[in-house]
Amino acid sequence: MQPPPWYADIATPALLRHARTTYGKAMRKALDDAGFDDIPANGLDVLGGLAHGVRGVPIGQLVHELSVTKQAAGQLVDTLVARGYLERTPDGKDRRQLLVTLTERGLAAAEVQAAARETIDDFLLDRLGAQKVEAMREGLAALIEARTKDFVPH
Amino acid sequence: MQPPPWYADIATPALLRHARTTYGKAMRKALDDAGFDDIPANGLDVLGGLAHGVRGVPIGQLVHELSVTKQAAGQLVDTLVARGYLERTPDGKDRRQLLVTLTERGLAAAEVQAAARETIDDFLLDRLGAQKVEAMREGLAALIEARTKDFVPH
DNA sequence: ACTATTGGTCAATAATATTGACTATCAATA
DNA sequence: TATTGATAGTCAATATTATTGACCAATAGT
Repeated sequence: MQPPPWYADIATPALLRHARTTYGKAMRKALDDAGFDDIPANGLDVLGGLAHGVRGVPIGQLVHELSVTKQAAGQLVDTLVARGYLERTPDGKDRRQLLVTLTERGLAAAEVQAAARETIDDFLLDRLGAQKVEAMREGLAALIEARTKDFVPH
Repeated sequence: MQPPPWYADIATPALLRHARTTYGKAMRKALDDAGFDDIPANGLDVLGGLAHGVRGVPIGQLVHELSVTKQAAGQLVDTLVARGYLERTPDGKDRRQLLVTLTERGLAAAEVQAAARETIDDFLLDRLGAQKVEAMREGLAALIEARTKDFVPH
């Protein structure tokens, strides 16, 4: 009979928080070391979402990704624009909509951040194997899908 | 050949954030519905950590759990005390240390919160099975352990 | 054309976190 | 035991981040 693992009686939300902190700290340190030391807290999630070949996202999408009001998202974008990471460019299709895109500097930061993320990803892969990593991601995805259920408000 | 799942190119930190939000929204709604509608954001993590028979934790532990300064943790505790959820009680062993414990009201809230958490846990278990849930939690634990590595600052 | 909806801003305020300076207790040792 | 250093926490001031409320422009659906 196995002894219970150390995390046996830590609730899943707490595990999620700490796991996310691991990525957060690693990415933050990499960015700081590379001179990108003026990125606000939620900025990492914005850059992360823009990282790979995404050409631009509307503010409204950030609102969903960050689960904040659109004013807060707008303010965050303001800061990131002021610090040279992002640009607002109008979308041709719908002239209400402003797309947020990476500047040169923003792209450089996003790449540093992505590299740090991959360091952790690789550690995990090495530690657990592809099978379990995939199971973890599947579990996380299932939790996200739970939000469409009626016991979780949108 | 399987089509890639919808979350295939969402980075793990983003998955973690959204998964945590699922728990957060569900617990928040349950608390609101039960009349506990004045709990600050990080308060859920405090109550969650105190939930099951834990008799009291020092502020310093909250600092680690929340990854904030001790001042921020102290301020959060102030608010929770003012609103009747927590008490500060001196620890006999070490008179510098103040233990944070649940009041009656705090315990009631913690129970509502735990029930909401379990609803999500059950959903996940039903959806994925015990095996995969355990794999997910193991993955999260491995990520947390990664913080002892030198590529993640403490 | 009219109305409702969507995407976003501006301004003011509230909530939350940080930096800096400080007190009290404890632990180790000379 | 006096002294030094580390630990646990507070107080005060400020900075940062998020929310509420009021608004405008463009689009979508009659």
